[in-house]
Amino acid sequence: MAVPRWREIAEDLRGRIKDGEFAKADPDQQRAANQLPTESKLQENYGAVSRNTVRQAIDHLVSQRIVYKQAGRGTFVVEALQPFVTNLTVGVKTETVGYREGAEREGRTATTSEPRVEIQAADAWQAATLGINPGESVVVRHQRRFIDGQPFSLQTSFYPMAFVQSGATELLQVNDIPMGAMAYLHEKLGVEEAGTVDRISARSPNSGEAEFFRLPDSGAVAMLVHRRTTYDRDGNPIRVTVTTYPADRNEFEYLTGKVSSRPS
Amino acid sequence: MAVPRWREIAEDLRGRIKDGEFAKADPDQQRAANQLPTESKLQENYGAVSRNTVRQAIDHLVSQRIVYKQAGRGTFVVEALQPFVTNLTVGVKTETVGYREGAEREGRTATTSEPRVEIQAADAWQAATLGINPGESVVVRHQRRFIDGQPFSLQTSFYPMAFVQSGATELLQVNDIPMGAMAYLHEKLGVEEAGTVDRISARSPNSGEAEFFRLPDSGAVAMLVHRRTTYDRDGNPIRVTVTTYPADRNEFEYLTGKVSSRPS
DNA sequence: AACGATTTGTTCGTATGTATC
DNA sequence: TGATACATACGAACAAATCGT
Repeated sequence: MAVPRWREIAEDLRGRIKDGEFAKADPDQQRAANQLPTESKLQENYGAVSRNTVRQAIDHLVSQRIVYKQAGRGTFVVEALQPFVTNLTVGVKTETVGYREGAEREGRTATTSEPRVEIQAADAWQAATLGINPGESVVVRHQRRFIDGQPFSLQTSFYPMAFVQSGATELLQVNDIPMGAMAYLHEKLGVEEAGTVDRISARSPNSGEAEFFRLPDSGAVAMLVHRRTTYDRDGNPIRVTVTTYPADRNEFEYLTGKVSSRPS
Repeated sequence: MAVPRWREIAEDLRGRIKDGEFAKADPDQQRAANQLPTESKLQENYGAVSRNTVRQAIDHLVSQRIVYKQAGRGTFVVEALQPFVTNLTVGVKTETVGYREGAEREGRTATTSEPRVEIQAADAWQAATLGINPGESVVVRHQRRFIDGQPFSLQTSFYPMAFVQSGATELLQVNDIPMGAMAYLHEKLGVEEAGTVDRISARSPNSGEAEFFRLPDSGAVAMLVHRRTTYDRDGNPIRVTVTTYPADRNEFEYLTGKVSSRPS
């Protein structure tokens, strides 16, 4: 038993899926378009194997986002989603405005929840990235973003509390800052954005993300994580923004030089 | 049975792991550092539940990269890897040189395999991104990259065959182009890089990637995918490069303005 | 090098619950 | 409401990997 039976079955099914065997409906077999045979049919199909073994094979394909299952309905091939491309190039527009315009350019409607504003004691990571001491106060602004009513991304921004104490009290307002937070800080305090550092990573969704984005809890869909730290002319951090996107329907884009965005 | 037993067990274990219960060795229980109790111990622990139920709970944690299992040894908590940060900012250095210097800055050694060079008929995607017709020839250069001997990334570059026909025959050489391919094309043909478009996405590893990076085939580790298209002054594509990295130990970085890379 | 103990992996069978149509 | 299909759960046996003796 060098290679387990469930793996043989999984590989065979993967091949049959790739060959498009389940792409179209099959009225003879009472199979809807895109649907795999039922577990009991597969049991016969693969020589009176146990149902548990078939299920293990299918679960393997589920974990790789090749198929998904729905209790009472059946097992279906995952259809690739048209990715929404977020342009992260630092440029004329603030990132929030850019996100809205990017959506509208494709004829979609972007909305955001009212921000949830909190004051937190900085943990080690917040302190290190904001250049303050752990335990100092941090303004946390959290927003949920939607496109065409569908959950799109979760964004959390961190500002040192010192800005509020210096008079930038709008940071605590529980609604959008229309001109953008950076423009507001510039106007109010003369704080000027001089550069940014972006970090991009991917990880499994946490439970809050899985719920908001309605992701399967199997961990099959990863989250893309975009962290942007904005610095002033003296190299001091002004803000840290962390935005998470489900990786099955999102891509990031950066432009350099004289180019325009292209399909890919 | 609103919430299944295996999920209760999985959640409980997740909490115990987070609380560090298994962080240190426990000689009384013959448990190595980082190791979870054995399946049979957990069976007793959770009230004479079936071993299969315990296994389902653990498999759930495996799919979320919280633990990993090794046959004959046990189940262990995943330790976060120190991420290697790849700076993708388009700047003075070519990307290949930047990768090498980034590694050396951290006292690590970067190596690459000899390139595998192929001529392929362009598929739909290659044709679209390179601005040629499907079926036309494409030069494909593929390299495996290592850091300290560990597999680090897989890179594949695509060039229109027209460059070779115009005299840039080095593109077909089965070894590195020391000055960098872009500099070579500039010197040989006067082709000049005027801009780039980067796309970043994440997906499950394919079988080749899983083997090369020695990833668990459970799909728990995602791949970060970086696609860079380089354009000349007329907006024509010169090259498309696709590089994949395992997401559990890699991050990307983009710098803008006057900043320097910082820990994060 | 061989063996036995331990631990996870594979596979079977069976019964019952829950979701969908 | 019944039929269908996936989900949960139990029990059991043997295989294969690992490790210490």
